[in-house]
Amino acid sequence: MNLSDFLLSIIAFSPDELQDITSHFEKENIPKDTLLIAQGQISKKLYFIEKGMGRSYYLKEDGKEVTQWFFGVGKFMSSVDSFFQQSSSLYYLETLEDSVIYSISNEKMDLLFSKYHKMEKLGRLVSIEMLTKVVNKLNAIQFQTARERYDYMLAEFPDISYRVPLGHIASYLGMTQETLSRIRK
Amino acid sequence: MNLSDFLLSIIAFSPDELQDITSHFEKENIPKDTLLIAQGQISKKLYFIEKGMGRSYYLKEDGKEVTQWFFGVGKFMSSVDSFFQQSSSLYYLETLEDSVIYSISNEKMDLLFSKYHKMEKLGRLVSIEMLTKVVNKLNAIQFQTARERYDYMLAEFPDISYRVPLGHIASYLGMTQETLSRIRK
DNA sequence: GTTTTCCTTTGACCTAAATCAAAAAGGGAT
DNA sequence: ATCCCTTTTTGATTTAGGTCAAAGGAAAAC
Repeated sequence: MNLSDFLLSIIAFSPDELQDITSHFEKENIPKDTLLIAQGQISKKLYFIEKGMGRSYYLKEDGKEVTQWFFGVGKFMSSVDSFFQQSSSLYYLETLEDSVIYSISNEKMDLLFSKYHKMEKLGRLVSIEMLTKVVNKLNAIQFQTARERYDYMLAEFPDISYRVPLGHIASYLGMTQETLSRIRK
Repeated sequence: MNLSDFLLSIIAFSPDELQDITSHFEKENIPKDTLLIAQGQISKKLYFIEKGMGRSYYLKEDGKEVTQWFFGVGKFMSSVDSFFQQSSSLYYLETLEDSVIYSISNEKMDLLFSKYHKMEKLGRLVSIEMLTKVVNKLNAIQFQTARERYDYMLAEFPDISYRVPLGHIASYLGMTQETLSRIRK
């Protein structure tokens, strides 16, 4: 899914508006396993995934990675708090496959938000959608068993689940790789 | 904190705008333990808490309540997905104290979003703030021990934690009341 | 092809927190 | 003060899932 189609699927932008908005994004080919943001940095860019996939992860003191979110085709990818509040990121953000990505800076994004009421609305709608998804994950983690959490995962990220290493999925679901391996049988 | 002060703390509305916006809200006194939305209903209203507090909770099949969120003074309270996406609510929403609350319907809120670009921006900022808070809770639940989660709770809801029954807090933190009781010593 | 590296599975054991159950402590109402 | 009802604490036991360790498999590198 490309950027224009995605934007139009949410808000009825005019061709001119769409042209202006998309011109603020930069299209990039980013290879697999590229780090986009490191923990502690302030995220300068928001990414839209046209092709490929990414994940955000947290690095614990003991050196273990904990996947925080997966980002698939047709989604915005960022360290949300860092990008929108220009604060130091708690997470690393990386590509998991060779990807085609549209990126935009914080300044340009704010400019678009100010220029277009419709864009502001899009921002609100996308935020709410993300919010409900995070709440769903919270539910899964908070009051479901390991087995039920795996089912939630399959429903939320059907296409992603078989494309990434087991360990990434296990930590996303708040369990160990061993436990997930046993569950899958 | 009253509604006008809250709105002004986020966006510089003109006196006229502020007057128009707040006139769409209805001020109500709501007694303790009043149910505002039941599971399965579609949330018709968004609430702003001037005084008092509330919580949202999920009812499990075995009849146990699991607190999903606490809402304190100066915050918007709702079953987010239900209100903004007009879908059936997964949660109950109730007051935990006698409260003074401003409420607004979904239709009026949409009207304000359409009428004022600034209001749309406010909606986006509030959504993002909520999103980052939910992500913080997710972190606490996903990779912290019971003891650390309690500390997170004290930081996030300092004033609330000693005003509600232990069981509500325990379920909010994804642990049993017994465990929380043992931790507190 | 063979080797190296990474990823997944399996096994044995351990531990944090859940469950079950009952006692203790508060807090209103009368 | 006493009684009733709700909330919190304490104790004994169980369990889901974690940890540690090693063996298979699969895919990339040589």
